[in-house]
Amino acid sequence: MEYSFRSIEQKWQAYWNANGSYNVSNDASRPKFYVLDMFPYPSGSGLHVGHPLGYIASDIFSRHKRLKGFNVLHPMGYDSFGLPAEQYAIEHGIPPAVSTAANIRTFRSQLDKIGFCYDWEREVQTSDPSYYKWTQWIFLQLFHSWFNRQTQKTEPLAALEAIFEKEGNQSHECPGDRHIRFSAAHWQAFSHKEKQDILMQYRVAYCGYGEVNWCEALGTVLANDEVINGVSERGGHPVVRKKLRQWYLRITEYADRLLKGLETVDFSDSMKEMQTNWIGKSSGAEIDFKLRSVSLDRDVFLKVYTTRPDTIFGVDFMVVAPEHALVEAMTTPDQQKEVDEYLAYVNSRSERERMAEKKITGVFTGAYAINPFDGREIPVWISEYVLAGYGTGAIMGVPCGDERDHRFALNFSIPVTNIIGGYYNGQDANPTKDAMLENSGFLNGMPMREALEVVISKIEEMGIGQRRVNYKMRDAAFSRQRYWGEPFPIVWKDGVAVPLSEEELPVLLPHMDDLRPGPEGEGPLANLEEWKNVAGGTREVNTMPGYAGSSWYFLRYMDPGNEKEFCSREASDYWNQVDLYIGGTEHAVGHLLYSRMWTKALYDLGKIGFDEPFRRLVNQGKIGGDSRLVYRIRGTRTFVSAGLKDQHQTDEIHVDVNIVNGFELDTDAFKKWKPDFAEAEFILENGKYLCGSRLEKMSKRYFNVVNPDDIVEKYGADTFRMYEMFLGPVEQDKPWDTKGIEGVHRFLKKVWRLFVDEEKGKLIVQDAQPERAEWKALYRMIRKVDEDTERFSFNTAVSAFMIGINELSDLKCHKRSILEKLPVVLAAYAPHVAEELWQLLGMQGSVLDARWPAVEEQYLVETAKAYPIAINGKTRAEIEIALDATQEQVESIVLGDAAVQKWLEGKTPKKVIYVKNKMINLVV
RNA sequence: GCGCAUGUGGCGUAAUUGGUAGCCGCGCCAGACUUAGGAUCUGGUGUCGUAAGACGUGGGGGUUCGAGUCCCUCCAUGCGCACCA
Repeated sequence: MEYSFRSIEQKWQAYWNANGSYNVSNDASRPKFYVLDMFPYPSGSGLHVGHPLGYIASDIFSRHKRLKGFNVLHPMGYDSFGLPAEQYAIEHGIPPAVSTAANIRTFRSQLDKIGFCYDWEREVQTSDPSYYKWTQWIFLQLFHSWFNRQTQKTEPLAALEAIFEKEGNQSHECPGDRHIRFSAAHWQAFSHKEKQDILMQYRVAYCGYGEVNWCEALGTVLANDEVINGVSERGGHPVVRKKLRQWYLRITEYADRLLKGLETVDFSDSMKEMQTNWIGKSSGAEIDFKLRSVSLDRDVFLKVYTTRPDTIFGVDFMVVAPEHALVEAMTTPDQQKEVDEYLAYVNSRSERERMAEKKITGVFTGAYAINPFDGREIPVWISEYVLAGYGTGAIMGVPCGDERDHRFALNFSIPVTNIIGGYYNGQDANPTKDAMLENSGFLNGMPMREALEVVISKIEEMGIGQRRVNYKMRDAAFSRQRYWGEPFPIVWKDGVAVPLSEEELPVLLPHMDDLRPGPEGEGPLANLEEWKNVAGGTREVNTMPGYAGSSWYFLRYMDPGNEKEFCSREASDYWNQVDLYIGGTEHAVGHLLYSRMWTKALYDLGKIGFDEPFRRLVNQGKIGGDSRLVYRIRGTRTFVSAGLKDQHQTDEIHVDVNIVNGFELDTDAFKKWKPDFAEAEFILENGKYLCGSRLEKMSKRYFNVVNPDDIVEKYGADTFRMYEMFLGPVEQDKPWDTKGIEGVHRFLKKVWRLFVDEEKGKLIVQDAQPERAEWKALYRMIRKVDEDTERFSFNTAVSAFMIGINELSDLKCHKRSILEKLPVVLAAYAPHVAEELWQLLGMQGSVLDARWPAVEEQYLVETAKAYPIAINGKTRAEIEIALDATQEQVESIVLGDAAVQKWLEGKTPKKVIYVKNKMINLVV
């Protein structure tokens, strides 16, 4: 009766399934714990061994909490809308709904083999109408809301309309366009359409024209976080700026809330840092400079944004973005030709080129700005390094204090004014805030930090500017010109977006066979006239982006079958925040920010009772692939072993890791691998063909993908689970190496042999009373596993298991009172074998319903310790001394010791340092 | 360039607070049992040295009775941001 993991695992997976062992109820009488994995996008390639790392960690944690008496919610689902399924449909003619369903089946079967404790009755799929009905519903809540800056809260739009009736918008600046100002009388006089257009500028979910990231190859708009270095995150296609009518989420209004909320959650520093950077809050001032140009016949002011108003006397030039509104008006006739040429040059360059080569370019407009404090005339330049979309699209150039400004001044021979004295060396700009100002008029001799405030007050007093906070974050583009996403619950009537009522939801995504884009940059739905045209208007033909469904899925798990609400308040009050969220860092600024914003909006509107969704976030590391390489001598079909490759000119070829044992290539398998290699010949070293290796992403194209199914088949799910944990800290990136798995597998066999005599094929459980050493080994293990699991140190917990089982094996312990605690302790890590052992011991029911064993402290108390005795910090001896010994007792014992005396060579120690339970150090 | 991590045996790693560096596992070496071993078990395994011992946590410096752990500095790797005024 050996450890036959295959039949054991099948048996218990069937049992759990049949008994609904993992179904959890909203049982408010028990303390809850909510453990969530970032749900996967069901891609066509299925899972590789890297994907389950976080799932295993969360599964262990869930099971652990369950054993500790918590009612644990641990659900799983699929983020099943998205671009790849649509691309796949276009390329292979398989409808997204069909390929997605097939992919989900693959995922499910892979997940099931690993023995996760998901409550599948709560599964959600974002592409399911019963789910996206509520995504559309939340969209409507956001559409019907505005963000009140005074209360810093999302509020119903109806309240804003009432305010407009009474007092216009004087106390609520328009977030869409701050130049929109109107009185109550104006408001009352506006037409329906005019009112709707203004309200649109306030809505949290709004439609507007804006520069968007347009990806021609994908035929759609992308959010900022979906664009990496000027190309699309998916597919790496070029992305250009384009002005289009788009839906947006007014996430910028939530910037401060999102920043503050970070203080209340337990995310890693780097995660918080990434979000903080993305939000990019900076505070400074906007300052108006009067312009002087022969082209201007009236007073025109150039508004710049600066974080350093204290350096205003150091301004030697102004720079505006090429797209700046004043460029045309202020350019003087004699500079016109040069400016036109420069603008043409800028237009010819893609976003990518602009970012890739950081050349210093620019052109003088011929206009001057007047420094309001000393009347200096400052030349106004145009340069592409100033971005139209940030601040005011215009900056004041202070070369002595800003590196880019300094390079610009040098490049165009603009004289540099030094306002920071010795802090500026004439070579490099110095962005210090510590200097005392010089050459700075009324600020002379003032520390910069102080001047900052003084200047802001002064310009506000003079009415030429004001304090201003800016964010790098832009409003999030919320529409996609795609098919495979949630349709908007919006019908356009006479240019007004009319929301559907809740009764009309869901707006079903119609079936389409041909997913070609529609006319004028519209999505495929635009081609479906019979769907698009409704009484009195046309449906919105864009669909929502991938992050729509994932922004609230954690709420749906709490109340998945609810047909009347997205989630009942009762359910969300009980389950509350996600206590532990495990997922990758790639969602740092996308999904996490959006779901945090949605949570805040729903909270403000009273739909849920908490305003941060995730109490604690743990980022699992990525498991990389360990690729294997072979070397073909150029122009031949001869392959040379890695150690000899330098003697030839070779080309490196990735080889399937599954036909390599360690580094040794299975040459026969290699010949059969691809027809190209059937005639391969080999130059061996020591009779073997050795491959090279490289750590890189686990990916099909490197042939280094390891499928968890294969590992589970060979070693079992319990081994696989423990091995993934044993690999190292969960948060760390690491390469996959199948070899080490043997050790964990041996460990489980060793556990098995504590219970079962494999030769005789029977249980060897004895009823005798355990010795103290046996209890001690057991309880030490239990305590360590408990502590380590609680602090997500799963690798050391596995190690603690090994130590404990090694000790019990060495003690030949087969005693029932010890053994009956083992399955419980093991249940979170190796749930299948734990169930089997539990049953072998004759226990009733499932080990899942057992309770974590209490540690009996009496077996862990020590009375003495073998102290290391160091002399001048070097360990020289070891003496067993009672733990309650006093300093005097210790000194006399130690000084009386022969070995110590030998090392002291007759000298008397100046000092005896005795740290209880740690060590003893003699200073000579 | 800026920010955040991380550097420990041949390899993955351990050392919750400054207190015996190298736990656990892989690999390797030797042995046992075997017709056989890619099974199992036992012992060994940081480096140098026959030994006593010395050295040893990326390099250099410092604080301390004592540093992998704290401080300074440099180097390397990974990740994030990157004309954000």
